[in-house]
Amino acid sequence: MSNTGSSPSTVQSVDRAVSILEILARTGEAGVTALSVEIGVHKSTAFRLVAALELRGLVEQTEDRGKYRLGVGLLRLAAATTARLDVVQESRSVSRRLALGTGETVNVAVLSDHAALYLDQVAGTSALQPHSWVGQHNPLHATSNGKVLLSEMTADELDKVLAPLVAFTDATITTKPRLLRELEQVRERGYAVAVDEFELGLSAVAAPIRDVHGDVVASMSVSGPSFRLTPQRVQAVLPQLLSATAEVTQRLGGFPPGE
Amino acid sequence: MSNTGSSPSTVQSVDRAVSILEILARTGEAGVTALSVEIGVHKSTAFRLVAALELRGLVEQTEDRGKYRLGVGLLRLAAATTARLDVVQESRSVSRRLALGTGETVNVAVLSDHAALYLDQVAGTSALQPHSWVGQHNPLHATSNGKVLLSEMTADELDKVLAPLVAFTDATITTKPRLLRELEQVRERGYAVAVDEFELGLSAVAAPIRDVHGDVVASMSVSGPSFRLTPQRVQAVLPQLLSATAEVTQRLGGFPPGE
DNA sequence: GCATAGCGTTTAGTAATACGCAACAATTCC
DNA sequence: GGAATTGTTGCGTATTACTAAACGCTATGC
Repeated sequence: MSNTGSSPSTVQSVDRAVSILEILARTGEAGVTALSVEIGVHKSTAFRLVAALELRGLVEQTEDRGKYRLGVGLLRLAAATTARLDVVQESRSVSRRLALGTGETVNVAVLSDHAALYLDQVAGTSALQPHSWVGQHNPLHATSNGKVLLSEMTADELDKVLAPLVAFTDATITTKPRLLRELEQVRERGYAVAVDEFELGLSAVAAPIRDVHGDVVASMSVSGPSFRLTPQRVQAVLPQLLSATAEVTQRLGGFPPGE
Repeated sequence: MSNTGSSPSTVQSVDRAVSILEILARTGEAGVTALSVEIGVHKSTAFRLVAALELRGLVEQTEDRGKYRLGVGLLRLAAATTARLDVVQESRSVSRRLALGTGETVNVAVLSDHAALYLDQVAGTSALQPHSWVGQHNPLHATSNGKVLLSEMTADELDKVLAPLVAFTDATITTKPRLLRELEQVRERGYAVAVDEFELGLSAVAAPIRDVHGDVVASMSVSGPSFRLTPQRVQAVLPQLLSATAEVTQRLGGFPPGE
């Protein structure tokens, strides 16, 4: 019994079974032999494990006497997981921490009907508080959250969701080419900035929240008065924001950052 | 060793671990004690099993010293499952475009175990989002997707896959002759509609996705609240849906439409 | 065309494994 | 405050799951 103390209490077979599931998730398909060498057990052991998983529908074999792959039983289990996963619920504690860390207001928005729908807001610690944006539909082309939500769309998709590029201030982006260039930058950098583009004196920086497919499902922003949220301040806030969105993404089942 | 030959080869701990996952999927949350009585083992055994699952992210506990629920690790496994399925891979971008174009929710389903298994979903752009159906097994006779999947079956095949025609609402088709007439219509028209047949207030229209042999391998649907997805609206959405299914069919190597 | 090598599968037999028991903290409910 | 929950942890045993070797089978080599 040379359990090297790394993890005192675990069930070996279950651990190995999960390893098999993860290998199948990574490779798509694998045979018993390949699985056995990867987890370092005998062929027959690997077979028993996949057989146990197969009986419960978590894996299935391509044909009789064939390789194995993940089964639809997993979908059923995952469905129960997604039912409870909610962007607002999972982001709330993270938003609060971010608001405390930066002192500024944090918002979470999703795409809805040609606009950015604000789902949640945590006020910053400073004296002048913005009114609540929750429930509001704000223009996609003039807000940092909106740009994030647009950033990974195809040209077709953009055409469908984009409302006319109304000017709210002199800084608002009102031409399609300029917007496309801006979205390109957002995609490259992984965040969007908006300074005085929707309201004079209001600045914000936003970053995407992704689901398990890697798709952008929501956007989280830090916003405040432009005199306080200067470009330098935005750069200082950015790491905290990106770490926050990464955490929410992970909670929603999305990839860990940097993949 | 009185294994009564019911299931000759399986790994007990793995089987129990899967049982735990299924219980959690069904109940949402459960404590170690409740789990132990349900699968008929000692508390400590159940604890070790969930601990093993927790180490791999398949379950997570609500707080320290709290109950357990399914974890996001399952989502990654499930995403890998669908990613390997050609239908999902080829349909995803098309679904997204359709969802944006119509503003309603798009689903892709296949036949699995006497039910319509929902493989993919893209939420519509409206504010009130439906819960995800992915992974769910829904009745064939009460959903538009189900009717499409049934539509080109022979009488023999129908007998094999049809579950009892349970009524979910007053509008549910519960007699075989009526269902057969409905399927005949679906075959003629090339699409299926379901209004309040599964859930009150829920409407959907679906069309088939075919493989290279011309067989129906999947179904794509547009669904939304009945007050919004009126019969006129369904007719308006239909061309987009049919164009979407035609495109996926073509990507899968199936015939172009109308051949 | 036969032999070989590889696959997934099945069978025995053993020892390591995971189980049940009981005691432990920490809540919660009387 | 105590009684009865809860989740958690050592401990010793025997049940369990592992290694090993043999089995059909397919495909590939010479």
